[in-house]
Amino acid sequence: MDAIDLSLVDLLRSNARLSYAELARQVGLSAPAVHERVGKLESSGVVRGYRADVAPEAIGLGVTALIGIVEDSGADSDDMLESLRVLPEIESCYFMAGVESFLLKARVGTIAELEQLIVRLNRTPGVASTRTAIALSTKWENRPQPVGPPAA
Amino acid sequence: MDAIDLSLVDLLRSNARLSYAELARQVGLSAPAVHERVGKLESSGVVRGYRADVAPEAIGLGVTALIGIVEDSGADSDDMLESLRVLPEIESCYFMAGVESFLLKARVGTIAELEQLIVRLNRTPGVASTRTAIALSTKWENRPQPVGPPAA
DNA sequence: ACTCTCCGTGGACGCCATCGACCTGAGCCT
DNA sequence: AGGCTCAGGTCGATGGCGTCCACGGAGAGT
Repeated sequence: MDAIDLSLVDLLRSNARLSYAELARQVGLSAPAVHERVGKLESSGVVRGYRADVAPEAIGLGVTALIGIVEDSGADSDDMLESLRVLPEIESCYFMAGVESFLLKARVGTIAELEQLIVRLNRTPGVASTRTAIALSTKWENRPQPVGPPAA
Repeated sequence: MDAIDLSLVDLLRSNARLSYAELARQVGLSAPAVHERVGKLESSGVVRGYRADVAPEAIGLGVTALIGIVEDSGADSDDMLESLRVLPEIESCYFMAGVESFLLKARVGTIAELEQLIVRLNRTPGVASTRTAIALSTKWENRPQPVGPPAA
C-alpha cells in the first residue's frame, strides 16, 4: 500500500468504471502495471468489489429506517446475526457499543413493509426490543472521503 | 424502467465493472443496446455513479461512529447541512424524524479524531447537542438487496 | 394504409485488456 | 566488490470490447 495504491483506490472509489488505461494515465504508470496493482488490491481484500450507486427510490425502496436492537440478556449474538443476515431489507448491520447491540439500516418500499420488518425483528429469538427511527430524506450516503495525501 | 433495466441495475449493483458485452449476454440484448440503456439510466439519475467498495481499515479509517444531532430551536436546517457537508469524515447524513434531526455516519482513523469531530460538531451553530454511538464492528454495509422479480 | 417514432441489430474501426518477454534496481550472500 | 534473485516495472502483440453509424421492424396515432 504505497502512495500509488492509495491513488488508485481513491480513483476507483469515485469512479469504479475507469479503464485501466485511464487509471494508468492518472497515476503515471503503464496499463499492465496498474492492472497488476489493482488485482493485488482485490485479492488482498482492500478492494472488496465494485457497486453501482443507484437511487433507491428509482427501484422502489423509498423508505429508509434505522433500527436499534436491544438483546435479551443471555442471547447469542452470533445466532442473532444469522437471523438478521437473511432479511434482505437490512442493508447495513453494525455491532454497537451501548445498550442497543445492533444498529441496522433498512430500506423498504412502504411504511407497511417497514411495519412487517419490525414485527419480524421483534419476533426474532434473542431480541428484547427494537427502536426505529425513520429517515425523512437522505442528504448523502457513502460519500467517499479522500484518503492519504490527495495532491499526488 | 422495464424488467431489462431492472436486471441491468441489479447486475451493476453487484459488479459495477461488468463489460457492456457481458451485460448484453446476461440480459439477452446486443452490446450497443445495453450501452444506450445504461447511458439513459445514468443521465436520468437512476444510476448515480460507480464506486469501488474498499475495506475502510485498509485506508486508515478503522473507527466508525453514528452521531445523532439535536438542533437548537429556531436553527436553520439548511445552514446546518452546509456545515455538515464540509466535514469529510461524515460519510452519510440522514434527516430524521424524531428529536434528533440528523443522523450521521462518520468514519475516522482514531478515537482521538472522533473526539475532535464531536467537538467541532458541538461548536457548529445550530447544534444543541450530539449523541455518539461507536460501532465495534461492521457486520456488513450497503448490501444491495435484489430488486424486482429476480428470476428474469 | 401510411408514417413517425422508438428501440433494437449488425458492421466497422480504433482503443483497451491482457499476456509474455525483457529490463532495471534493491537487497543479500559469498 | 561482484553477482544472484526477486519484485515490479516497460514494451509489443493480439483478440475482444466500446462505441459510432446506418439500417430495419413493431406499435401507435391520424
